[in-house]
Amino acid sequence: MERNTRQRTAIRDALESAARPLLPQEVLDRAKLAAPGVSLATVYRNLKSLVEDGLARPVNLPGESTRFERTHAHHHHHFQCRSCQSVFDVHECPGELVHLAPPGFVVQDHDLTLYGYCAPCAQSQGLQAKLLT
Amino acid sequence: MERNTRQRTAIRDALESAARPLLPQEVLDRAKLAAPGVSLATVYRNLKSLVEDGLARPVNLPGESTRFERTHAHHHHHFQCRSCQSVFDVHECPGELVHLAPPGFVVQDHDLTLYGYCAPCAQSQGLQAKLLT
DNA sequence: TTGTATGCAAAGCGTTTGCAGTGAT
DNA sequence: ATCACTGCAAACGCTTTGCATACAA
Repeated sequence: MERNTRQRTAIRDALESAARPLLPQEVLDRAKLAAPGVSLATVYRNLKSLVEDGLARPVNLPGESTRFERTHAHHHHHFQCRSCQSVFDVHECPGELVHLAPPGFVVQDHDLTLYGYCAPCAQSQGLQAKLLT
Repeated sequence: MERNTRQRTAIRDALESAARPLLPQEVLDRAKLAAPGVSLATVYRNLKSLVEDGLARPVNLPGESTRFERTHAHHHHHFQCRSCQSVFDVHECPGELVHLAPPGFVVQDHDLTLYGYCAPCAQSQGLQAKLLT
């Protein structure tokens, strides 16, 4: 049976209260506020069990280490800012991706990551919303 | 100045003759055929310089370690088979992704990865080309 | 009391780097 | 003869795991 420890609660709350996917180290930093002394190993173990229970989801961005977010009901993607490195949710999806693969290939799923500048960074750098692909 | 060593040639040829992005270990395996004794460290060093020279490109799939492919002229994406784990090029692109991001965000670039079964694996497992997103 | 969860430290794994020796120019 | 390149092994950063202890049930 699963037990409700101070650490587990702190870790779950850290994900719950975050508006964006967190790195394990970020989860640790936040969990320490409620459970001082919690270890990184415990964070990893709990993230793993949260994922297994469907309460959290791993977010793998190309070339980055795995982040975690609380499970959202809907299909979505991510946007990473090239200035502040933060990751944001993107709720739209282009869809119709099945036809992109070569004939005979079975497409089940996809990951899409957008790169550029988030609104705050774009503004502070005086960037226009250039329309590149 | 850069020197043409047996190892460098073998590594470049390994990428050149591959039809898909290779893991560093796969590059090593192939390079060893032409340059026995070549080390993994040398593979990494040469991959790095090939990327700097624009002759190779890193391919980062979510949750996978970095693969490398010879530089293609055109924009493309990748498909990973859930059965054999191989990665294939997908030459189509949905485009029009700029509009997916929230207002104020500047979208410069994107990565798209499709998942499913490649034609050989789908056939050997009797899968139909189901039309899931 | 029982046994899961935890903290610590060590081990893994992929990648990078320091160093002395090798070899292309 | 230079000095960039190489192989080896150690170092690294992130993640996982073994083990004895702590604590929820």
